[in-house]
Amino acid sequence: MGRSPCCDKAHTNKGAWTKEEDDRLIAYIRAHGEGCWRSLPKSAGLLRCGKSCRLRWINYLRPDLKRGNFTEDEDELIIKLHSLLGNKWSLIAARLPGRTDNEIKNYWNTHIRRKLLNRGIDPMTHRPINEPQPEVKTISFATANSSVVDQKEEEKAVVVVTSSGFSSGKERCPDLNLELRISPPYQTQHQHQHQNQPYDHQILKTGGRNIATTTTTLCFSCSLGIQNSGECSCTNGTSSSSSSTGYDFLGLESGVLDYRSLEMK
DNA sequence: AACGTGCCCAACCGCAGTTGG
DNA sequence: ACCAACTGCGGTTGGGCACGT
Repeated sequence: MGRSPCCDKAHTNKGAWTKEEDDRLIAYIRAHGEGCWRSLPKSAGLLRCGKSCRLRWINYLRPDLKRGNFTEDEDELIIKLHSLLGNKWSLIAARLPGRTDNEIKNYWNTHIRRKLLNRGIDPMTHRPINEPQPEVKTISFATANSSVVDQKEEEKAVVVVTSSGFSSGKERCPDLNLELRISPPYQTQHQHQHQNQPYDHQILKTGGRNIATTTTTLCFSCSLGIQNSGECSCTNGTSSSSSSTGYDFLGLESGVLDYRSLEMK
């Protein structure tokens, strides 16, 4: 039994949006706010699927969207964020005000990938293309009599551990990434000292529901759950500022970026 | 001018995660 | 605990456009 379709496809428009549809959607969201995407098309008098409305609003109609070309700074920020986050476009977009995940994804695939390749850097691993592949240790749970095991099932039972870098996507068990953890702010055993970035009680919105959270100040690396990475600029509260390393990671020290924007939309 | 090719990007699709009944 | 509904995400597609021949 499959999931029921999100909408009645026989009675919904597809393809490019018209000006009138845009106007209806904008007017409805201005009046009622975002959310309830499934019922929105009917309420707004649109012959569109709710997902389509949401996408149109988020990627194109939202008033806070930044239009125009990406700057060199944005390019470099995207590259750095991608090296940390991989293809987590929504997380990357959260660090680029006014940019959408779709926009960044497209930009990555059309511009930055090529740019990195021209630099001789593998856009997936962020390593030099001619550098030897990191050692891969494979732990197989396949039985000795694996000849009877379906190949696909066997592949599911393989854990790939890389010493560093991202999974290439072609590795076996690509959905298991032991290198990177995206986790809620972690601070109980780890003091964070960015006093110039006060962080307070926040409301997170997920799935249209509000969740109250209490958070504290932390650096970007730690916010990503990679406290022990070399990028962490707040370890033990004794580390000197990132400027001491000559590396203002992602502009945090300069206060250009605000951790708050990383919160879930 | 006509055609072919490649690029860009808006939109779609399918799946995963979350929530509430 | 289970399941359906809903939302959000990432990968992919395809129409339109620019450019070269």
